[in-house]
Amino acid sequence: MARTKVLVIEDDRELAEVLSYNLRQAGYEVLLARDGSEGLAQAQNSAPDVVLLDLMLPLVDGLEVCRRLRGNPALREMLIIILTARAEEADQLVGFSMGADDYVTKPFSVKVLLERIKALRRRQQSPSDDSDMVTSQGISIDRQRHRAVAGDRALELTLSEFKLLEVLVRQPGRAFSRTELIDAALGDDAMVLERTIDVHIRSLRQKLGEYSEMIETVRGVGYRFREPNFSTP
Amino acid sequence: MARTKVLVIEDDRELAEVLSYNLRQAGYEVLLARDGSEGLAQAQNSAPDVVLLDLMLPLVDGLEVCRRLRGNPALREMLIIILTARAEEADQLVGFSMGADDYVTKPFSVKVLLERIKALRRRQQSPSDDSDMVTSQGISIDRQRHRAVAGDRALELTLSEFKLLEVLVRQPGRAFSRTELIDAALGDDAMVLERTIDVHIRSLRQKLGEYSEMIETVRGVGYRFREPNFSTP
DNA sequence: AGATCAGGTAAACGCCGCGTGAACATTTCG
DNA sequence: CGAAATGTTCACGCGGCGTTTACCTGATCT
Repeated sequence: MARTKVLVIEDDRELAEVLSYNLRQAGYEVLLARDGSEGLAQAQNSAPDVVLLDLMLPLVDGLEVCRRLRGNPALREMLIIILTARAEEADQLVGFSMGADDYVTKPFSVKVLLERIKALRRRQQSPSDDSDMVTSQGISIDRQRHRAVAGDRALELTLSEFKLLEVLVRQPGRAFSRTELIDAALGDDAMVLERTIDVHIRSLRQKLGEYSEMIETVRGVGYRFREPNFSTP
Repeated sequence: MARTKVLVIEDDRELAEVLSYNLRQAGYEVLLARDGSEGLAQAQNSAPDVVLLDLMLPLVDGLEVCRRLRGNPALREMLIIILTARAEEADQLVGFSMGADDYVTKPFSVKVLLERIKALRRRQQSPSDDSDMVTSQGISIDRQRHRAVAGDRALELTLSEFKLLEVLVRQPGRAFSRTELIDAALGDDAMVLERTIDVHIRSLRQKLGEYSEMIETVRGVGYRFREPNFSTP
């Protein structure tokens, strides 16, 4: 997956610096905006994954920013975390009703903030994430570059193998019937015997090497990509 | 979707009452547990969507509860919100690292808590989340992943065993004749002796281990999955 | 208590699903 | 056009799964 992009909308220069530094340290890509309208523009331009939003902003109020962001369908998936000095309960309620995902009152610990981001992000990762990169269990697939990697080794896959692996990795744990795999990977109109899938799976497993066990056989059903936290002795 | 189920694990009787009342008012279905082990048991039995978890609990510590809940593959979608009197930063960090989704310090406003739940739930709803999972009495079945779990242990079932268990768990308390089970689980056209079901039931019970009693024999009729709140001494 | 019947248990066996290697067909590319 | 790579089909063998069979255990009724 590409690096997580965080947009910080904060007019307090010093706080912005602190946040920016710590976020970068934590491996995030950071964008800064000093007021509401700049923040809205940046958000639309660069589609960040997370927005840290101060409520007291010049030009455009923070809540208004929040509302406008949520109103943009293209930014639906974005996380919005409100930062504010006001601990009033009423403010929090308004914030949430505007579609904020979290509400943190100043002063706050940067570490805790980072953990909150992480917790929210973990939730956010949905199977139908149709971004161009998919990673699971040490295997990643880059649709744009048409590249697949197992561990630190690049895989040389044929087109069918690539598509097949992609379908499986996109939804780890989900079991696919051979017919589903044919439709999804080779095209709905591919008139092909089901056993064809077996053969592709076979060559895939060969090329996966030590990662071959990541593709599990579900007897009587089809195949499945191994999902985390499942012990299969 | 069915109503959202919230499990409150809290030993303070009064607070539990307040939460319960407000949650019900807000349209949630509420379950209560007064200590950690009861909480774990309830969670496994009824697979709630959200868990409100006090940290200071008798018998089993809240953090331990959190860790165990996250370790259960059948409960991965569940939201965990920690409630605590301790506002220490270190606690929060530990909480998040245990997989909690949010961390709320007492005293807190119930309204704000409700909004937090709503915000998290909104995030949680993934578009392609039609994984029809069924859970009852600590046994859950995931048709999409083709996986079954008893308590916190994954079951390795054959296809017939899986289908059979699914039929039973889908309607706890309902008694099925052997013929019905053959039709429903093995296909209407399966020409098979009724005793075949007995054999599958047997291996199922073996694999279920301590949960074997969940499949009840109805003499002269067939089999039945145990129904909640029916004490059979 | 004994007869009778329903369900539990263990083992035997045949078939089917899957893996595998190779042959055949198709596309790509020099 | 020929060669190499890719995709598909076929044939075979193994192992596991489902079914049957036979026998045992325990419940129910008179």
